[in-house]
Amino acid sequence: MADTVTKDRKTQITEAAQNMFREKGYSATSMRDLAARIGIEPASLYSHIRSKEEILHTICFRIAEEFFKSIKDVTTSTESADIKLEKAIVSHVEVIKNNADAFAVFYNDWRHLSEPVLSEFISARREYENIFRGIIQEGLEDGIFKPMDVKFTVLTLFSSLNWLYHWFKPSGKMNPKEIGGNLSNMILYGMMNK
Amino acid sequence: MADTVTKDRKTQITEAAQNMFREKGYSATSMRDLAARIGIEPASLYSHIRSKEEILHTICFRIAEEFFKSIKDVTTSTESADIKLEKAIVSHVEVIKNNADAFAVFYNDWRHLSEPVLSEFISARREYENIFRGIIQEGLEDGIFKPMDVKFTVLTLFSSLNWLYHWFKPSGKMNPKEIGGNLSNMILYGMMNK
DNA sequence: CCTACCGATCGGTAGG
DNA sequence: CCTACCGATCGGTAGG
Repeated sequence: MADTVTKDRKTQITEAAQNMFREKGYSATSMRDLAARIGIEPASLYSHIRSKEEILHTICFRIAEEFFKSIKDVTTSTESADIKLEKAIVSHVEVIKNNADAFAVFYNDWRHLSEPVLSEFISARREYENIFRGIIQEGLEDGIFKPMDVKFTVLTLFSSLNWLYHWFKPSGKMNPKEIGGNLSNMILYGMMNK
Repeated sequence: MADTVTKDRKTQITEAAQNMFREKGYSATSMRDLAARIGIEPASLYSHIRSKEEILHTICFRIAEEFFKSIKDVTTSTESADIKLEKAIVSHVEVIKNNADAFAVFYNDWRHLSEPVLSEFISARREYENIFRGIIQEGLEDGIFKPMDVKFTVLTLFSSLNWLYHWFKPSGKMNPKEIGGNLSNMILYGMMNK
């Protein structure tokens, strides 16, 4: 019981931070706010974390990792590009759904990371985007997709996926498979040759 | 010459703020940073503005106004829903293109507005979104668009429009009509019946 | 538009 | 995990 019910302090700090950063933004959330939410003194936070930015770092890179993990099956698959793309979209939506608060922080506050971590973050994100670029490129070469600008399309695709965190409430029972399916349908229809 | 070359201080402050808020976010930009950029003492800012939030207020509501102005022709038009939607999209993209910095602030930092202005902002935004909802609803009833969830579709639509500010550089000569056309093509193709 | 300055709050440390 | 506290910085005002 202890293990599942009593979260360790560090987890507790991170989860409270995810929620507060999402609500007010990283810069506008103070360590005092955060400590108060947890019910300890501000200075006590530093027994568990090194700095405010470390929390942001933890959140951003954990989500990045989730994205890579979730898309792994797709990258090794040999299916056609449209099927792969749909699967990649559903995976992406699933990560957002399962980490709505953390994703919001990842999405909105990553720029408050400082170097060298910032560059690391940016290149991880680019790497992830490249997986999608690759799928689209492949579909283009196979003639499955109409001619289009890949970079532009990928960014449009992500932008229509990434707002979804507004939609998912922790209590919500919306189905990522359904939403991802609808979304990729809406997108693929405009992208499929015929 | 004086009128066009020498901007009054208030304009200068607002423009510098748009750029800095966009770059670092509203909360992370200090009035001292802002004053330094302009080359005056921090206290001197207050001869021209009442508060930091007033600047944010000015930016956000000016952009809101631009959006309403730009879509006016569309709302009074009697064309079919798909044509109206495309025009609305192009107008929207045009506003973003002509106000990239200010739009970024409008889009990312509106939540730092405080009441009662915050509620006013939210309802203005809803009103604008309702114009798009209306067009889609109409196209739905006319059978031009496939059956779909209007609210979901409008949000997806906006999300794929609103990331465009990352794209537009002040020096850039990208054509909003082209981009808006492409985008609405990509979207409409998935939305048109057949 | 400046000098001088306010009280509040910031992230964080020392030392226990 | 707390008390006590640091220097830095915040938005903003008084008064000229």
